[in-house]
Amino acid sequence: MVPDLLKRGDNAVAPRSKSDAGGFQWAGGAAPQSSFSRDFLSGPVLQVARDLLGCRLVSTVGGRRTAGVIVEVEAYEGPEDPASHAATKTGITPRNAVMFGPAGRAYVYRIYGVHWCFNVVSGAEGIARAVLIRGLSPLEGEDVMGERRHHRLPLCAGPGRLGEALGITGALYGHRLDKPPLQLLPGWSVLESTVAVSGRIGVRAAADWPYRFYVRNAEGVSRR
DNA sequence: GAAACGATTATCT
DNA sequence: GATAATCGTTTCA
Repeated sequence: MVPDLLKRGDNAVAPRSKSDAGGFQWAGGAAPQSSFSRDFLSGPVLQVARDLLGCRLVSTVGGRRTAGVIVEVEAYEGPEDPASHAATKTGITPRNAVMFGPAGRAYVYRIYGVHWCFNVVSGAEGIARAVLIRGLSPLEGEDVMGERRHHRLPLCAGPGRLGEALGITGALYGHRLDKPPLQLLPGWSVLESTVAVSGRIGVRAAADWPYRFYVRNAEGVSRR
């Protein structure tokens, strides 16, 4: 349940800019909320993942503003999920520790020694759950994103690209997502009919679990 | 202390 | 479609 979001029209594609509503409207016609209620991110991770679709992610890393609408996510459970970084024999490790903490923090990790991937920690304290943010539809700062991406496209489709475009690094490990330089904010609600589900990408274990959610036909989705 | 490998991407054929 | 890049984390000896 996305808090206090308004219904949008039939258009499943996120707007190109704040001013271009294109079938979307802000809740109540007023300014968007400044933060989420705590309950939102503490629920079942599959529900949280699905409801993160349409939310905004705003980065002001390095004093440069970039933002986008979340259009692709993957849910990861704790020890019972063999694909999760929390599914280790040793339990809590320095890398996955933040996943066991309170919801609403950033779990950032390096993949293949090259890319930074960003997750929103979900679940109650002591229970490791997280949602990998895999795709954004850019809203603001496309010029900055392009610069960081060395003018390669797409800007934000795929977790590594997204991280690079928003300037996300390990420095944001454990960061609270209710304040700069990286904020998770309400956005648009996404109709159920426009949400697609699939197995998670790039995982070997539990590859068939239907834990990936994305907005059909939206810019910023890494794979159909 | 060593070794394997990964929630990926870009570039090549 | 195949593979290199590139390194921190985890696991095992």
